[in-house]
Order: sequence, then structure tokens, then C-alpha cells
Amino acid sequence: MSIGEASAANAPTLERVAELAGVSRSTVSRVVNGSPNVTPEVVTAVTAAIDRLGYVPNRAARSLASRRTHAIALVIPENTAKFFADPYFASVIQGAAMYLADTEYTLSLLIASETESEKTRRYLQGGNVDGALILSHHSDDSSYVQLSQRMPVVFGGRPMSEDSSQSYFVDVDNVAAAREATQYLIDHGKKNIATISGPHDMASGIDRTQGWREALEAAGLDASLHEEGDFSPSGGEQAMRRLLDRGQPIDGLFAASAQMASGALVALREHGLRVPEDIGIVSIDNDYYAQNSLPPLTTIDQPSVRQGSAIAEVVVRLINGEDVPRRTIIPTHLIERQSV
Amino acid sequence: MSIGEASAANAPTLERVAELAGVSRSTVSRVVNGSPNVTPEVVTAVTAAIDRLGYVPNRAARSLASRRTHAIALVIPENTAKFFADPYFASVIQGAAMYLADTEYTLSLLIASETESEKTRRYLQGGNVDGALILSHHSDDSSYVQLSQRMPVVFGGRPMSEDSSQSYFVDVDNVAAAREATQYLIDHGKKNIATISGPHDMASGIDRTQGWREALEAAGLDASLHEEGDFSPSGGEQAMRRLLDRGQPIDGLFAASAQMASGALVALREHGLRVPEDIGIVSIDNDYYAQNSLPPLTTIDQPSVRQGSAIAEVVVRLINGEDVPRRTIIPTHLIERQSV
DNA sequence: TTGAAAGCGCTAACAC
DNA sequence: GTGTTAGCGCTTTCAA
Repeated sequence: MSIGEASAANAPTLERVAELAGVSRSTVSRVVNGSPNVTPEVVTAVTAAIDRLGYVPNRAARSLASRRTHAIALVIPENTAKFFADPYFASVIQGAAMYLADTEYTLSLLIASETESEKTRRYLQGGNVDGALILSHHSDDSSYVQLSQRMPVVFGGRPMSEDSSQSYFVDVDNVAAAREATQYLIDHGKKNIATISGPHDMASGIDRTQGWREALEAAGLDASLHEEGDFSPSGGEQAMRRLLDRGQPIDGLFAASAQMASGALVALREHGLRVPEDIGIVSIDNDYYAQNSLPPLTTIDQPSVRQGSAIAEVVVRLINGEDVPRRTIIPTHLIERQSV
Repeated sequence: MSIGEASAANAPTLERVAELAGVSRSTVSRVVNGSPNVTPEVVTAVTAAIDRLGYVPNRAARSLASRRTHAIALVIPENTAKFFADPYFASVIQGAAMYLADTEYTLSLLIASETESEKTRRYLQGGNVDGALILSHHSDDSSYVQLSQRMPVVFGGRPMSEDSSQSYFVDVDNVAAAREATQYLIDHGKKNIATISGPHDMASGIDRTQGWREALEAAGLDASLHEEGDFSPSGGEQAMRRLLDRGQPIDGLFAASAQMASGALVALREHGLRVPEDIGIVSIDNDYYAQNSLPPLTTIDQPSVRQGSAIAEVVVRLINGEDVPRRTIIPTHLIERQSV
């Protein structure tokens, strides 16, 4: 016998509790599941027996009988290394895990590596979880949108799909956030405002670029200074170089992530450009990069921990059959620091 | 019927596969579990049936019958916010999740908040997982060491306990790493080498301080410049201030984490001290703090992703009844950058 | 309000 | 090598 079997072997069963309390197994089950149709005295007796035995329901048996797993999958996108390097995702996981810690649900971490996507899909479809949380949804992975038809699925960020209106998602208003950031630059007298955007196959990439453009056009300013990054510091650094190489005047930068802004700072320093004297920067994300860059960044705070707890809450409510709005928008706010 | 039940309801069962393949359920079970005692032809037939039906074993039923859950808990310590802010932990989780993605095991994230520690304990003891991974083990939480007696438990980092020799853990050689870092400073002519250490109730905190002291004493240098931090940037910043406030000369600093080193940099800048001209710094961790500080830090790389995959591997092998050494030491190496 | 009985889908002896 | 037979521990009609 391996060590692993030891604990399960001696675990008290519902039947033992029933014997000790002098009732049937059904009754114990009702008490455990909080059924209202049980006499208070019986509840007391059963509860006492449960405490005495230290009874914990066997999750597998429960799942098998009830056809519910009490597990929720958190699907992590293909590019794992980048995923974990980004503090945004860590915060979202944290929020989701913390919310679920107070519920009866457990979080299962799933790595959807490209080679194993079929395995992941099967796992999800195979009734192993009651719901799924999908993060960082690119335009090329539509399988998760399909999954929505078979079980509750909630996306962190608006999913890229024709019928995203059918999906449940929690997001910040990226367009508005980008507009606000850009407007801040405009209000501070900047005239040549560039953007380093996110990838064009991610909703947050597209929407933030749109917000930047809207603000610029509303102010009658040029909106051609656009280079794309991948949300990472090095992506930001390279995009900034390309921007600088254009040889056009730039006095303002809207970076779609603080990580990219921090990378841009490196390129700017190389070129002998000072922030905020020569160029003002506003970014999105209030993470370590925003707080510890030199100078600290004026940025839009998108509460990512809260976004994590929100996607978890939505999926739980969906599982419970509650009526939940398809889109949940988390508010953002601008934090003024020294980069403008 | 809630959405959640939909998928499970139509899911093909092992029995359907058996019918389609014209064999008994036991045989299908054998094929699914890779039993060697099945004719190749039967394997082919059954595999074909499985593919045709898109059969996925029901995890709950399997667990119930086999008394194995195929789930492994990753227990995250009480202070969640700090936990997630530290890239070290994110890397360890990443490593563990990636390793398990290639196995039949699933990772369940458990938040062991102080208010819910009883719940966590119950969950673990209740046969919900086949094994547990414990990170960041402080000296005051001995319950997990006890848990080792009931199921395979592997610690990330040497657990703080009288009988840590009884536990399985994966760690770097913290003493040697700290010694090497300090020696590097000595070799570069530093004479007054301070340390900002980790907490004194964590093994990594204690061991790294010891390594620093050993190197200093071996070189006949003073080992009194010691202030404690909590591995975080702000902890490092405050510790550096206390060090500076002592008014003693300091020309070298060994920081027990890159995060603390990055915080120390802030305090140093305030005092008008330059790195590496006035003071040389070596830290531990090759994370983005080490890479993106100004200047980039000379540091000891402890491969945390690898540590994560190692704890996962050890627990899986333990579950499989294999013989595994109680301690697994991951090698470290020094990366030279510009802080010395 | 409670109990009896019938599975949930799978594994694991045990026979053949 | 393969099938038969019991359950694993729980939920859930259905009666009482």
C-alpha cells in the first residue's frame, strides 16, 4: 500500500455518521447539504456526529452522484512563460483563487499549451469541471467560445470572436481607459502623441488603440504614430525604437501596458530623451513597473485582482443557474505620478 | 436543468465504448489504463471506439473506484498578496503546472488564509487530493509537516521544523549561494559588506544569512552589518535605510532577494550613493527586478521554474510509490551584471 | 420529515 | 487475456 492510500482508507464515511447519529444516510446527506426539510434536533445530532468523527464528504463520490464536480478550471493560454512574467495575470489568478477559497469550489489550473490543446479541450468537455475561466483570449482560439455552449465559461477580457456578444466576460472599458490616458496627455499640452499598442489579435490591444485614436481625432490631432508591442518590456523597447526611427517629433506616448512603457523608457534614455521634460508618458496597469520605473508612471489602474474575483463570481453564479449580465465592466481610474 | 449539467449528461461512457468495440467494460478499462495484458488487436479496436465516441473517462467515477483523485494540491501560504507579488512564486507555480500538464494529474490551487486554515486542513485530509505541494513554509505552521504522515507532501524550500529530515523538499543550497554571492563581493575588493536578509522564521532567510556570515568570517571580515527584510521591495528599502542610519561605512551589499535589492537601490539613491561606484550589490533571484533595476543586478540565479517542476515531479513519484530522496537540491549560478 | 433503494461510471479482485 | 461481479461513498427519487 502506498502512502497515498492511507488517508482515504481510514476516512470516516457518511454511513458512520449515520450510525452514530442514529439516522439514515439520506438524512445525513440532507444535513450536510443544508436541506431545509430536517428537524432541528436531527440537525444537531448529525452535526455533533460529524464533528466527533471529523467527517469530510468524499468529493469524488459526491461528484459522481450529483453530477457536479465543484471544480472550476482556470485555463492559461499557450505562451506560458510570458503569461507568468506578466504581473497582470498573477493578480487575476490571485483574485479568482481568493474568491473561490470562500466557496465550495476548487480552482484547477490548466495549461493550454499548443501541443496539448486537444487534451485540454477533452478535459473540459469530459465533465471534469463545472465551469471554466479563460484568460488572455486571442483571436485564433475560438474553441473556448464553443465550449460556452456546453458549460458556463467566463472570459477575462472580451473574447475575440464574431459572436462575442454570446459570451460572458469581465473586462475594463479599454476604449474609455485609453481615451482618458490620451486625453490627459492632450490636456497637458502634448501635440504629437504616439502609442505603443498591444497585439492586434487581442481585444485589449485593439480597444486601447481605438481609444487613443478617438481622443486624438476629437482633438484634431494626428493619429499615425502607432507601433505594436506584445505587452512585454522588450516589446515596448523595440516599438519605441521604431517610433523614434521614424524621425518625426514626439512629445507624448500612450503605452498600452506599464511593462511596455518601462521598456520604452530604456529606448528613450538611449536616445537622450528625458521624461517628462521631452516626452510625457501615460500607460495602463498600476503594477510594479508603473510604480518603480524612473520616473514613476502616470497610469490607468485596472484593478486586476478584482477582475479575477469577478470572473470567478460570475462563473459560480452561472453554475448556480443565476441570471448574470454577459458583460461585467470593472471601473478604472487614472493615477498621477511623474511621467507627464 | 442548469447549463452545467448538459455536458456530463451526454458524455459517452465506458460502457458505450465497450459495446461499440464488442468487449467488456473491464477490457476497455484495461486499455484506457494501459494494462499490458490486452491483445494488440483488442487495443486497436477499443482505441478506435474511444476515438469515434470522443470518450473521456469520468474523473469522479474513476477516483471513487480507484481511491485516487489524480489531483495535487498546491498550498499557497496565508499572506496571499505578498505571495503573488513575488515573481519567485509565480515561477514555481508555472513549473509545477507545466510539469503536471504532461501527466494525468491536475493542480488544485489552495489558498491557506489564516481564517480558513481549518478548512484547508480538512480538505487535504479528506482524501480530496493524492498529494500536496507546500510553498513558503514558515516556522509556525507545523500542521503540514504532520500531514506528511497521511499523504505525500513536498515542500518548496526546506520546511522549518525539528524533524525536517523526515520531510521531502526541493530547495537550492541557500548557504552555498549566499556564500558565493558574498565571496564575489570580497573578490572585488569590498571590505564592509552588509546583508539585507530574509525573515528569520524562514529557512531561506536563515540559510542565506549564514552563508553571508561564513564567507565574511572565512575572509576575516566583520559580519555585523545585518538588517532583516521580508523579501519585498519595500522591506528592502527600509532595511537599507536602517543600515545607512548606522553611520558605518558600507561598500558592499548582499541582498537575499532581488526584490529587496531593488528596494535598497531606492534608499541608496536617496542618500546619493552610486551603484556600483560607492557600493557593490549582489542579490539572489534572476527575476525582472534583477534584470530591470538600474543598474541591472549581479545576482544568483535560482531556477525557480525548475524548482516548481521538481516539487511536482517528486510528489508524483511519491504517489506512484517510487523511492525518492528526501532532499532535492537545485543548482544555482551567478550572473554578472552591472551592480558590482 | 424521514428511510429504502437504486444507481452515478469506473476499477479491481476473482474466475475462467 | 478477458469477462463477471462487486462495490467505491454519495445523492436522489419515491414511498411511507
